[in-house]
Amino acid sequence: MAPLPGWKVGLVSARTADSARDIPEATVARLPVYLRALTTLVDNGTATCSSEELAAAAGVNSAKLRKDLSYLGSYGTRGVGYDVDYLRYQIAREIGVTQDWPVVIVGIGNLGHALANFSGFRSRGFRVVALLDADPDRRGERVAGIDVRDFADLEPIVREHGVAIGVIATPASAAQDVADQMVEAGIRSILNFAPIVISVPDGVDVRKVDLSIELQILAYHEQRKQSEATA
Amino acid sequence: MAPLPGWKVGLVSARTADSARDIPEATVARLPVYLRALTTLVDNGTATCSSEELAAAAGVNSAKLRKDLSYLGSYGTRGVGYDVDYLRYQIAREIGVTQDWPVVIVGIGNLGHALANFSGFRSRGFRVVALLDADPDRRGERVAGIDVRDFADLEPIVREHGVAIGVIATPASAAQDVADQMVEAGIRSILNFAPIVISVPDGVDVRKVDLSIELQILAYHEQRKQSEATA
DNA sequence: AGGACTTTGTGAACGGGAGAACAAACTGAG
DNA sequence: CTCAGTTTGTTCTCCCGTTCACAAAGTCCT
Repeated sequence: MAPLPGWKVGLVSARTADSARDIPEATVARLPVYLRALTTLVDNGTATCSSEELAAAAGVNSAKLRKDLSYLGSYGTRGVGYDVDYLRYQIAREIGVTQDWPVVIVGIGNLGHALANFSGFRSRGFRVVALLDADPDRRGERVAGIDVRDFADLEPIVREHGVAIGVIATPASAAQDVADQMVEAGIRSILNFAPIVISVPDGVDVRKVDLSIELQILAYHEQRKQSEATA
Repeated sequence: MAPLPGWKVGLVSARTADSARDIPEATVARLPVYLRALTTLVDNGTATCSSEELAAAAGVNSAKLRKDLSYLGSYGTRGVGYDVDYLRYQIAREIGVTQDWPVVIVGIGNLGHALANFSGFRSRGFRVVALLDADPDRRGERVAGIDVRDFADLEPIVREHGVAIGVIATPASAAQDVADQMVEAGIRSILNFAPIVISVPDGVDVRKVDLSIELQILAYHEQRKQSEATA
């Protein structure tokens, strides 16, 4: 993930971080998708690709892809396409996954287990530095090679490792309290898997993943399909 | 979840299913959130609530909430607010969670385990009728009280239970094949947890949940916050 | 009954994102 | 060097979703 020799370093330094302002939120949400598609292409040994190919791999329109990439800068070559490895690095840098992000996971139930073992985090620069649970029975348990520790240890852990991102995988009843303490400890970005809306002060980002909501959206469309079929 | 006596059944029958056409996608995605907020209010013994209260519980603007609900019909009372139990039923019916949705989960790794044990599915009308895995070593294993069966059994299971929704929790390498076979077996709605874009024929809905993408979006904003702080 | 007050439902203005379409820029052959 | 072919970057238009603001419609108190 380090810049390779031969890359257009001049261009990189010409585009300093401050010129990367105001990338639309919709684009930011798609950049990780492009990143994954590019990684797949690299693994296949592909050196160059057109916006059409990359768009197909990412499941989007090629015009949209080009517009998204244009917010980052001009990293393609007209008449040729994009250098896969170079573009991948640029997107990774823009998102911030070239650096190491220490993460804590709170709530080591079924979901917490799955998250702790999820290899997709590690491979994208996210390092789980601690697993916390309020239940004393879980202490000492070892999950994914990490000891489960007391939730009360949150603050020193955050301070020691410089943790900026916290993951909530607790039941809904505990989520708000966990979020409050995370904020208190200095965490400013939270990924919430608990099925409840948590409120946080300004300046703290929360993203929510709700498994049952996705299924319900599918159910709605399925119901429509079925009622249309019978009509 | 059954209609209670005393509810405005007249209105319900006046608004037949076909009048519920073209609800905006953004609204559909929020209805499950409202449903959950209303369920919480019911559990607290709240009988009536204003759009302001419900919007706060759901984490949205009250004007947006009212407009969303207006797509379903006029279920509120001006000057008073909404009957919590009544509105909850109307939303549940609109989404389709008043009926029973049989679901199969394919891929019983860490995430499959967590999904199989996730109580939020069951409580919203989703019933896991089968767990499937291609790995013979997993056969006979019992997860959440359900035997893990051979992936080759997919088609008869779908036919027998009338399964319309499938969940993919396999590694990325297997996901496209699993999706193909699901479509072949008659499934028309797929929830995909594998980190890859799968392609399906027209008429099949796919929703994607990618845990690492959410973290990457947080990382982007966190990076911005940190670079602003040092500037 | 009447008037003050509350809250819904919706029309209208506004902003942002999606997609089409094209000019600019590069390659490569002759 | 020139010209045909290719692909990017960007402009323009359209559409969807959000938000404001207010009329309509109900409640409650006197």
